[in-house]
Amino acid sequence: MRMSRLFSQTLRDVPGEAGLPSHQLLLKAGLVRPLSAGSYSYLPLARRALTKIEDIIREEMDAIGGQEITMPVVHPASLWQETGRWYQVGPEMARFKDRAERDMVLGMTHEEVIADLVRQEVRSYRQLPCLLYQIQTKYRDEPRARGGLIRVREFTMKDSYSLDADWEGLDAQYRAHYQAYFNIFQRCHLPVISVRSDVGMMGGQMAHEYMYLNPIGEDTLVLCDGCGYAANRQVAAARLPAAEAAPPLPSEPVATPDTPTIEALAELLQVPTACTAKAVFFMAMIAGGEGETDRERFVFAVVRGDSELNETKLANAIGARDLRPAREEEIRTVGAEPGYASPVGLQGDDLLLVVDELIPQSPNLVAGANKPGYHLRNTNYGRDYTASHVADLVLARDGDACAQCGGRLRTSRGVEVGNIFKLGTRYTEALGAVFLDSEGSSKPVIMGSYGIGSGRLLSCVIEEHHDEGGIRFPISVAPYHVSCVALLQRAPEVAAAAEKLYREAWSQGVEMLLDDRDATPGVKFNDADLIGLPLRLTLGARSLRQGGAELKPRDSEESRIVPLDEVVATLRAEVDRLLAASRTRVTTVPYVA
RNA sequence: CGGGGCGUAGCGUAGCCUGGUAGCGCGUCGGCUUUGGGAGCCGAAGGCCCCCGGUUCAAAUCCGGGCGCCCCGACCA
Repeated sequence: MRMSRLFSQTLRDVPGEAGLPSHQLLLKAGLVRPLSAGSYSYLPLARRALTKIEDIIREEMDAIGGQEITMPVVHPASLWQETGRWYQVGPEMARFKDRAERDMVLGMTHEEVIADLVRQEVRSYRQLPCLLYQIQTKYRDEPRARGGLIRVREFTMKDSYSLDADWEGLDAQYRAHYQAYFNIFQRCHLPVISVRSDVGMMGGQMAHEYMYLNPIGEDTLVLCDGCGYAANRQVAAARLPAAEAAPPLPSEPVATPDTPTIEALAELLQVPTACTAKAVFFMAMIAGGEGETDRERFVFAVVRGDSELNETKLANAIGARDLRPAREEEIRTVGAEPGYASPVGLQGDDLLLVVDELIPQSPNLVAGANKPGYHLRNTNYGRDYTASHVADLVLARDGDACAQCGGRLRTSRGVEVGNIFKLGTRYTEALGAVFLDSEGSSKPVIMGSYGIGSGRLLSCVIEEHHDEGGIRFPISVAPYHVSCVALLQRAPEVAAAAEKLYREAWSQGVEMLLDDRDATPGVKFNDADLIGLPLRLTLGARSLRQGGAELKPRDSEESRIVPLDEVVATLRAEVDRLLAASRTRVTTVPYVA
């Protein structure tokens, strides 16, 4: 491509809306342009980079047996009604009616369509295992788009779906993805870690997320340097100090004026916060079964005073699809007193009492008395009250002890660039996607689903690889291999030489972006740095006098003069060297369940 | 959906408080000069000052409503 013809224009000033470096550079270097909040047009440079990324993804998917397909973006609502997600998923799914007034959805993921394909195509265990994937547009009506391409409404995703006859097969395909994803990110020069994650609306048994560690990330991760434990904070486990065993003492009320917080209470009574019970209240939407309507229930959750509640864990423990903080009047209707609430003596049919697993092991806790200004000493789980659910509800915090090894946990922020889910039979059972096994009995196909957002991956690569001057594209992702800065002025022979090199380069597979514009050297050098191709070739009167063209890598200050008749061979060798080095980045990563 | 900020030429912005001629820089177009790190001079084009309504002799400016964008939070396969 000749820059005089390139549709993208670089900007001198960055639009004020851009905050993150990657967002600024995507705009400034002319890779993307916004259409509205969270939707972008990808201009030629971005399109080429995305194609490189997608081709890497294709290679790795094909290498584990994937077959590429394309499924529709618009789905009939009936399919989503069959699996129930029509009712479970909130407004992030875009819905509309077609001309016949039929409900339709814009696909935000494709489990339903895959399961529908499976029920049409798969008859026998002989057709399994199978792996299908597509690279295609997804639409999610995000409540808040942000960060340029980090979080958008419309995006391109590689989504793959594994189909198996048995759980061992699912495990094998899951593990294959686990490594293939590392290969993909490594080949894109993006450092990532895998963490255990919540299954969220996907359902299923197990999930990992691939995280690019960076403060711009929207997820908080909990990491242990001691044993390598890594989890999204939504599911992370921590080991809190066990309570000392003690015989249960008789419970007694105690006057505790002005102590609506655990800290004030512990201070007044001179007890550690670990000897208190903390109550938190929610209204939970519990999804109804088929034909049933959803039911809103009051949730009274209890954690030890020295811990914080993890809402994701709570929602999972009770099977809630939505949690919101309860209002004061709702708290009072179950007989509880905000600030002095007690799990002892609650009433109400729709009440769910949920306690953290440390509560039954912690004797003689101070809890509220459901009376303003009073608490109860020596409440004991089992004697004074029992819960409908006992589960780990604790939010892991920086500095807590690792549940696996006791080491010190630390937290870090990360951007989720990929995820893998063991789905099981949730969708195939709902849609009747069954096969006949070797004994002739009918069984639902076992599924996994696996996603990578290519646009988010591109912006993370730029976030990771840039400097004050602009982007520093890794060779594997770069839209072109080399920028040729042709300083045409005062040297007619430069134009001719540049044109000849340009043709030869492309004939040898060297992707050259030729800056043939009528612009000053400063403009051309700055744009070359901004766009950030891995190699820069400068051709001007000065370099010709020195015997050829100047070759300089984007990430180095070292340059050298290459004779004109060796330039293309040198570029070809240099590109091959960089590509080879890029491939050696791929290493096997131990699977951590 | 809560909190905050911002909408003025393609981009960056001044003017708004205290109502009265829309201004600057960059970019764009033409001309001459210049040419290895965002050149100089001369000339030109380009504005529903986000929209609707109100106050006023007069609104970019004040008031009300709406929309859009950004940031923080809630949310997020």
